[in-house]
Amino acid sequence: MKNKKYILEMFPYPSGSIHMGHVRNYVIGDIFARYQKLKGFEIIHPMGWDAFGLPAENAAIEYKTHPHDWTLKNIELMKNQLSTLDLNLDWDRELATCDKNYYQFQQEIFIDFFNKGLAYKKNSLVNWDPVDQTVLANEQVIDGKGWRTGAVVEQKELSQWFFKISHYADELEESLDDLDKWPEKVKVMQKNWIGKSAGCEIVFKLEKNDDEINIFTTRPDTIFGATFIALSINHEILRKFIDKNKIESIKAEFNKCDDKEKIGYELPIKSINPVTGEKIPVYIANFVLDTYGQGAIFGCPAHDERDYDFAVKYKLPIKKVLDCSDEDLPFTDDGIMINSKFLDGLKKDQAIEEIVNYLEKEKLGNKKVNYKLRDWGVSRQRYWGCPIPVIYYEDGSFRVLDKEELPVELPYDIKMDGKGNPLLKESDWRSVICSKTGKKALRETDTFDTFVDSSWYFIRFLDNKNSKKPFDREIINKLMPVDKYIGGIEHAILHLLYARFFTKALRDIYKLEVSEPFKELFTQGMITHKTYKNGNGSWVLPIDVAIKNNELVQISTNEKIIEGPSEKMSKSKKNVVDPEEIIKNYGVSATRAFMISDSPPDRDLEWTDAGIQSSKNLTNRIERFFSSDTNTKNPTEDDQKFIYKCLYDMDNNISNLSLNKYIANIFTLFNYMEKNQTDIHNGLGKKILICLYPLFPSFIDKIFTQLFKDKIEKYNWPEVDKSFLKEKNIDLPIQINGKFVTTYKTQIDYEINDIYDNLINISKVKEKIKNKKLVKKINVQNKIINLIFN
RNA sequence: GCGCCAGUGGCGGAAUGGUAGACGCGCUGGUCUUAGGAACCAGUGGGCAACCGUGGGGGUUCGAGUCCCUCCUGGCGCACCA
Repeated sequence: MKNKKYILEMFPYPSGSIHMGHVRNYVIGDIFARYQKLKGFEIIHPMGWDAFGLPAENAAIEYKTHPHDWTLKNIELMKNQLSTLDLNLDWDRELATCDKNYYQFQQEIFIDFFNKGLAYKKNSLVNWDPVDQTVLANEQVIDGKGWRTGAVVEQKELSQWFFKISHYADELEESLDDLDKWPEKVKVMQKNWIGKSAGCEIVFKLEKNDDEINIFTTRPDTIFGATFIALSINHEILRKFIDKNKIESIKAEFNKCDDKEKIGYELPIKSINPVTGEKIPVYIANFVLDTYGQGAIFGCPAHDERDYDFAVKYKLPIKKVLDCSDEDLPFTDDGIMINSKFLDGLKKDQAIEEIVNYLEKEKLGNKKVNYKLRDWGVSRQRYWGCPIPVIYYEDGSFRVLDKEELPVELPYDIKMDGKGNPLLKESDWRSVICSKTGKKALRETDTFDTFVDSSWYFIRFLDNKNSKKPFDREIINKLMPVDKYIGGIEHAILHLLYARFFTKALRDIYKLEVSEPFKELFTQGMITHKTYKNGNGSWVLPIDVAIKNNELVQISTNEKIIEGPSEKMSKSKKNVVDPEEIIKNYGVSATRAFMISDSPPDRDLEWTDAGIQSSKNLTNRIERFFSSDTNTKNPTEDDQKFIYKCLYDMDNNISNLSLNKYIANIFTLFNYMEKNQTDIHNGLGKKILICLYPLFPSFIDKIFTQLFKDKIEKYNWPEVDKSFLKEKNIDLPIQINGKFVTTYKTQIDYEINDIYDNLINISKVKEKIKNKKLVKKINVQNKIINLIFN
């Protein structure tokens, strides 16, 4: 569709009530969508529910309800709340990820992924959140802690389902460059996360043994300076040289020591430097990451800080291969190679090229690109999620179900006792007879990470009623991508990376023409609020705080309140205001207006009483103006110019999402019209109302209907004739020697030589140029004149 | 440590390299009234002035908040990534 605009805000988790962050997100999107509609576009603006997830299970246990009932009730509640925000949403596209009509197709996609090798099962060390009792993806572990619970994540060896996001690592990183309408910041974060680095893999042989260790490096040029090898504690080859208990005790020692301290354990084996033939020691070292490269490094202490620290501590030889003085060690810059045979005299880049050629020729190594990004673990040991359509036979083998066997429905009758995954105990649901083999089998009890649900919802929106397949490719090709995606920066990596991966995978499986889901990304700022604490140090709700005798006091207890800094609104710090209350007290128009006042939408907005009050005053003024009978002056040409200029600015400001400036334009407009008592019972009045409509839809609609006995929806955004805005007379700024002195009234398109004599006779100018000679006249036509005197 | 972004009145913030501070909040004085979450009018960067002012210091330019270099401060992200 040529004229379509797919505008989308990140869909909410149905927690039961919307918060101010939602309000800001959806109001920004709504203003933009309504504006685009007035501009003549066909708008796709859907809304749905990210409805699977842990809070439903926790609530079910706490309140003795069922996750399904709890979630559906919340959806209803939140839908009602959203309806009070005057949002123009395509409710006929609504979907909830917990709905069988959604997740059965997710199961279908999984089957496709599996058949394409994009989904696989693997036994590996995974992140285990002991509080939520589930596995977490790498992206969900922040500083070693679970992203939701804050609990220290443990490493557990489990057999888990993975999506092969690494298959797209290269494309995910490269096509970031095409996303020119994404915030640079988000792209940088994704780039860092993917962590592409070009280098090579070198094979180190072990002495008296046929074993080999593969080592990835970006600095093969320093190979002649390699004086040891270090392995991660989880490296497989260790088991050959020391027993399991020893490994465990070393691991425990590693865990105990300070993060930055480097410690190692020397193995009873030597390795051979493949280019020098020297025997070098092999260590287990705590600073070697098992999740990067092959979990093994060669140490070149002279030219790497970490290796240097380690070598000093364990008195290992430090061999220079780049020319530098001893004081500069470790020397990590570019330089001239020494002690490196055929590399001597070369600079770093040349040396790398040479050595890689050599290694490849001698079959000692290969060029290799390495990524930090690892495959996405999607198994979750939780009930309230999309079941993974797999069965296990008694012999331990498994079969991914056929599409015809779908959906695997989540059973409703379960016991939520808070101990383990309830699906494990549902033997009726779990035990099946395989329809293909007739063998007894058990269902997979893990469910998908809920980020899987949100990785394709924007596609399903476009064909949400399709009961045969996930989507119709023709429709998707016509309507994707999302033209504008609006949401919080907190999803910079997780959701946005997964959604990009899914889009590419679906493209390859279903022959879609779209490679990137979100053409333009807008990350809105958070809403902050002052924090309050009482004498006990407990947080106090803003609504419970008042000013008495110039002091803040808690209303309920009359205690003194200590005001803290403004921080992101959060339930835990109680610095929240309830949208429902605000709308009740100030009305939806003022609430919408405040969401875009005071700060640009991509920056944080501080919630203040004065701020929302100011927005309320604005809506009062607008209402008063349109209902007053004293505004009767026919707009002059100057009036019209001024007003059209405001409308013109609004146009630009909304299209750039500079919505704080859009509000400023509205103030400027009404300041002017009130002063001039401009009559607006005419075409101009209609245009003004249309330009206010995206912000105040129902309020302006009412005024429009009353004033013009007409329907505002029939109209388009007014096009302003730019040539009409051009002023005939201007106040031209005059500078002497680059400094502003005065302005000079003149017609546009003046000839500088015609007005020059007048200029130098202005008294302020005359003063400045006394006893000086003209050097140069600089005229920027209709902008400024700068006269240089000496 | 590395990377990115930002620093402008009392505050939030405006300024395609061309009159810094639009607009709003707050504040000061005044008007009016069936005292309100009002409304209206005037003023509001500093300084009596000449002038001085966009974190500090350099530079480019006729002209710099804007571009370049450097330093300082704050925020965010990454952080033993071989």
